Amino acid sequence: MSPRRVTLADVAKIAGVSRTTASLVLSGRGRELRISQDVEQRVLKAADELQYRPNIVSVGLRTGTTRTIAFVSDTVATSRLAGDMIKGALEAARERGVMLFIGETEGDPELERLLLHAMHDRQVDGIILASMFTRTIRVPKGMAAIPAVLLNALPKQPSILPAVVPDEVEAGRTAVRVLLEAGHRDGIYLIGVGLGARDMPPESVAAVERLRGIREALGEAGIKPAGGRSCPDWQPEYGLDATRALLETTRPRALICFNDRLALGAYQALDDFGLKVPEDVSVISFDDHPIAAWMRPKLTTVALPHYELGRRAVDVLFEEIGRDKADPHPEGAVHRVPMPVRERQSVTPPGA
Amino acid sequence: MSPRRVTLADVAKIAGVSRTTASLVLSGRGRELRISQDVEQRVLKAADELQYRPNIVSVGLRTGTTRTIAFVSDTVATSRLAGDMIKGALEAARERGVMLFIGETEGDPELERLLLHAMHDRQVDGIILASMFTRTIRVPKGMAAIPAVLLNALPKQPSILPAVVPDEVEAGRTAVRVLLEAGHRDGIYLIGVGLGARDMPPESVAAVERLRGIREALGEAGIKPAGGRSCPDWQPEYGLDATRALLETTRPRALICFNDRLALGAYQALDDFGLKVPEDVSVISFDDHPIAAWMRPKLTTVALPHYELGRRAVDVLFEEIGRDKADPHPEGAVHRVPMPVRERQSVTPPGA
DNA sequence: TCGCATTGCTAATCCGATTTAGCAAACCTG
DNA sequence: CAGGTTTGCTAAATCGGATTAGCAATGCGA
Repeated sequence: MSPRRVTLADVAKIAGVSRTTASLVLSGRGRELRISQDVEQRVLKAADELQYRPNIVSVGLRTGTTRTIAFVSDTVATSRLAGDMIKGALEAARERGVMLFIGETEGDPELERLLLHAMHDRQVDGIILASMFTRTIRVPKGMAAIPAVLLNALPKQPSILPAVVPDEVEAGRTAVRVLLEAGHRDGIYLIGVGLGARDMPPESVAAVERLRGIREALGEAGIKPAGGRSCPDWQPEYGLDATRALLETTRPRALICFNDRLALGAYQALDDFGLKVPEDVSVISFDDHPIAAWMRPKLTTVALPHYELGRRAVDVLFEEIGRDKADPHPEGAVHRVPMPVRERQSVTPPGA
Repeated sequence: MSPRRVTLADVAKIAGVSRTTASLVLSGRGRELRISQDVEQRVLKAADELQYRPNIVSVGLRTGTTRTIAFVSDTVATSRLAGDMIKGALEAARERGVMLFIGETEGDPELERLLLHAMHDRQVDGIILASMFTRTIRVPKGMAAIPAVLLNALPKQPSILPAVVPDEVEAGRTAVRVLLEAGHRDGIYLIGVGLGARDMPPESVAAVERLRGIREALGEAGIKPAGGRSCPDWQPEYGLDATRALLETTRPRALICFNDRLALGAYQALDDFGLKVPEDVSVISFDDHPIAAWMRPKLTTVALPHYELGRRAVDVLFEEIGRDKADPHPEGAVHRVPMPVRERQSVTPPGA
């Protein structure tokens, strides 16, 4: 027997004015439309006493704006890593008084279609299309009908949609900089990608861009990577295999692992060969996966800024929403979010 | 310049009928209201051609039902563990064609109030109030206005709200059963809670109930735990300390760690003392935290069924929604979800 | 052939707000 | 003091559906 919600009509009746007047006052347009102080006060008082809150569904129907955005991802909501992305989006949304719908497509285009329809049907003000790991995606058609942003993804074909992605190239440079600053110049090996252009997952933006950053930064210091080992998948066991294979032929001074799981395998291989991190071999990695802080010694790694990515996506989305439709806007801009390094214990000067 | 959405009026016009008729046909009530086959076909055809989809905002305003539920948690969305809870809820919701709002209160009652208001304002059909770890919570007032379910939480005061929680008592029994089946009877120690009633976080449902299950199951086998060490917090370092302290005085045959992080510390302490898992000491734990599968040897643990919890919460919520208001319903039922054991490599027969 | 029931459909209202158009009273102005 | 402005507020339309009440045409029995 829930008491009926208080409506604008109730407020108007108590205040002894019309619904129009009440609406005007409560939307702050009372002044500009010359509502008297007296009436204004009465309406405000009534609204306060009745604890009036506008029904957003109704407002949505009338104005078309629901103060609601959609966060549609392949599977982001469930992975711890990327859960932070949601958190960032959530907080940025809350600051704007906006609610967040979430949906997971599980990579299924049909599901994605249904989900986007469902969001449309609910008149969301905007859509964030997120990917669990950075990659290029085919933008579903019909995305142009509503403001939208790609998160952790780049459009496969040119698109007007803006994108928010981690700055992987700069991350590669950062990893190198950390090693350089520690004094490393020789015996720097890569685990995860080979030095040839082959053997690199082309869909993986991370692989390509991290490598580019690494090459550039090393090049600027007049250095080349001493070698690299590709891995079929960036999982610990492959990191283990690749590092073992490497250690059978040489003694590296530093390892740049392309992600933390590879680093976990690398640690193990180094241990098998009786090599200590970081005294014998420094290790730097990417992602800042939770295990990085569990590892011993704690892993120095260039972090994927998930939280910040989520926030930025919302910021950019609201720029889109606020943009004048007529505004001639360039093709979807790519916003790159810096990847901060988490300096821990796995890098030390060579021979320290 | 997005083309205006197709409305029911458009369909009606194309089909050459009134909006009423179109509505009747499309809501499946055409038959019962004697709409002719001919007209029915015309409406269906028009709707199909125009790709008509009803505007849920409008339906929401008229009927009061938005096919939308809220998932409000303290911080569940961001922790990997509990992210699975969302996933479960998400999938169960999708199967019903329902969308999920998410919100995080960060444990702030004021934020929680605002969030619940915002959900009300959007006319959600129901609310799931979730906690990141199992505990008792004070049910915010105003929760009775809308169907709601407590997830991973029990009401501090008696409440009409149903609750969905993991079956921790049974989990305790399960842990014991695994050890018993492996042949353990002696030297079973507890890491995380002492044997006395003191030193146990009383808010932690897990601690109390797991211990109860353990005691019961051991008791039924005529056994008592050989000892136990409480920890100020269930973190690896305390698990390490507690286990070290234990090992200084005795040699356990099996450890029941109250969660996986404690087990991580215990592993380390055992290693420090030159004891091997599981040959020298079997270890069983709770939670199935991601690290459990990373540990070596892989940790046998009784899993928190996050995914299933999320699903159940939605199921129970829809029972609430479907329940006739007049239906005299008992006080909020507590639904206990079984905690399955993940048998891995850390338990073996004693002396194996 | 009149009266009543049935068939098949539609007009009008409602949900709860916003917004447009407009009205009555007070106020100027020449 | 007629005619135009300004002031201060409200009636009515609108958003897109669901729902209630009702109407015209046909069928049927007497």
